[in-house]
Amino acid sequence: MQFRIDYGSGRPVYQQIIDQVKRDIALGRLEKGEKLPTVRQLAAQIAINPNTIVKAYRQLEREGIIITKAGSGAFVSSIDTNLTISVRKKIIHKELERTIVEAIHMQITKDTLSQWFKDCLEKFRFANRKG
Amino acid sequence: MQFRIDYGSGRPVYQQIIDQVKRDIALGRLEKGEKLPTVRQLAAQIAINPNTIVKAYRQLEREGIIITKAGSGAFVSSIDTNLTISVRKKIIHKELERTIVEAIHMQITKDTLSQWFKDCLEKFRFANRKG
Amino acid sequence: MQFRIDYGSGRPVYQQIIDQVKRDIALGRLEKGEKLPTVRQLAAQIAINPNTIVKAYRQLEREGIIITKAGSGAFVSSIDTNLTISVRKKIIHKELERTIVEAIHMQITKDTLSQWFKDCLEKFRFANRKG
Amino acid sequence: MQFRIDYGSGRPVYQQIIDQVKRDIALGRLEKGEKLPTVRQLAAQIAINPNTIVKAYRQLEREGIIITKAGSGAFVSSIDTNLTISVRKKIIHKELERTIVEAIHMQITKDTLSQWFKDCLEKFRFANRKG
DNA sequence: GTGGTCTAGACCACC
DNA sequence: GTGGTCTAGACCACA
Repeated sequence: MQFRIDYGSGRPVYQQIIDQVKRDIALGRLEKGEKLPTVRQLAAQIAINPNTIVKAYRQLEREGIIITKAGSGAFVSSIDTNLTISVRKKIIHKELERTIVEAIHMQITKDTLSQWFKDCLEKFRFANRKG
Repeated sequence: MQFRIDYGSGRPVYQQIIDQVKRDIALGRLEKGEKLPTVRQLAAQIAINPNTIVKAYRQLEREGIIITKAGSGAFVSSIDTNLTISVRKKIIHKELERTIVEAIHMQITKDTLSQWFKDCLEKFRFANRKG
Repeated sequence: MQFRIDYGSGRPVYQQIIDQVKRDIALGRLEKGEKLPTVRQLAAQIAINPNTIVKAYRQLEREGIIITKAGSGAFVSSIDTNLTISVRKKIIHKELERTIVEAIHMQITKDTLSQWFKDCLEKFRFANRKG
Repeated sequence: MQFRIDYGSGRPVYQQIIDQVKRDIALGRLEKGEKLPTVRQLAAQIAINPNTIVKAYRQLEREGIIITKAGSGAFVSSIDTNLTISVRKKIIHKELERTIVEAIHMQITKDTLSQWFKDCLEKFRFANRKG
């Protein structure tokens, strides 16, 4: 797995690690059961403090996205969520709206934005049906 | 203009003010040339320190979204951007991808997400064409 | 890095800090990746409030000139700009014109001014070509 | 004389008026002895507070650029300065340097900047010789 | 230890 | 009256 940290983004490093793990799973690059790099490996690879990796992995585990087994490492779990549909809708709507607002202030037209959204969708691997 | 601060969100107060001004403009609730509340008014209204408002207004001005005139107040500017189209595309793509990744981890189907996106789009007021 | 604040100039302190960082980079005294003094160090060194430094560094970061990493400090970024060439031309022309107007009112001849301009140019380190 | 105020520039209104009077003189649009608009006229024309005009005219008079005669108005004086050459050099150098630093951070090449400077010079009317 | 946010309150420039 | 700057000092997130 290849990690790239963008220090200019303002986004915390640990958050960027979480983002990338989630993204790779959504892209199908990381499959269920697959092993993640160890904390030490990853810390060496991207040259950051190991505590930062620990923080990222801990949060990924809290979200149910990975499972860490003492002594053997961290593994991708199956995608699941305990959030109600209304909560999920609220969260996603909020994010979509924020992006749309940004786009409007960048003078992007509705059509262009819709096209970009479609382009992005194509890249990811959705489940066919819930459950 | 009605402001609501969510102290539980973790998002800085000044950032929430920025978000809401941008959102109201994108919704068409705030028109070009319209006057924003004064720093002192707004600080009193939402019971926070005036400096926090100043910070929000300053950043909005730097982004070209409002114009502040010392002695008379802050006003909505016309929407404009200096960013090249490739930069804009990059930023928006990144945001869209992040939302899509979140949605996948919440087991939301492609169709549902597309529908939510359409629903959100309807609420906002896009420019027909740049120029 | 040596900072000098001129309290008689009327120019805000935070702005003078920004000016000096930009100037040192343009002079080649500060290289990409180099670490700036910490907020607290600099505040102590020039005997001003740390928040004033924070303000300066924040704006430098927004302009893409430095990158701040929470927990490790502020670093010189690579020079880059998102502005379109026409916007850049407009800004620089305006500044040049203002200086020329000043010079004329000071009865400086065209030749003298041209010479001064050349002299100034020599001091700075320009990129050879964009890209 | 045509005045245009840019409220988005951050430059104080009274300063912009000063800038424009000086610029028009340097361009040769305003000749020695020519009458400036009255305070009331100008205040009405650009829709601002008359006190702002008064402040601008007062500073122009202090700089010896205009002469106001009670009851008859303000007139362009002859260009003159009481600054020593070394002071003038210092002021202009500082302005030139600031512009060059900006240009470098905008990734403008030395050649382009030199060309822009020449282009600007052509627009103005310099005295042939001091004295 | 680093920078980031917010508060409380002073003083100043601008209109 | 308006916003802009600076100070002093608290608390928090990040690495």
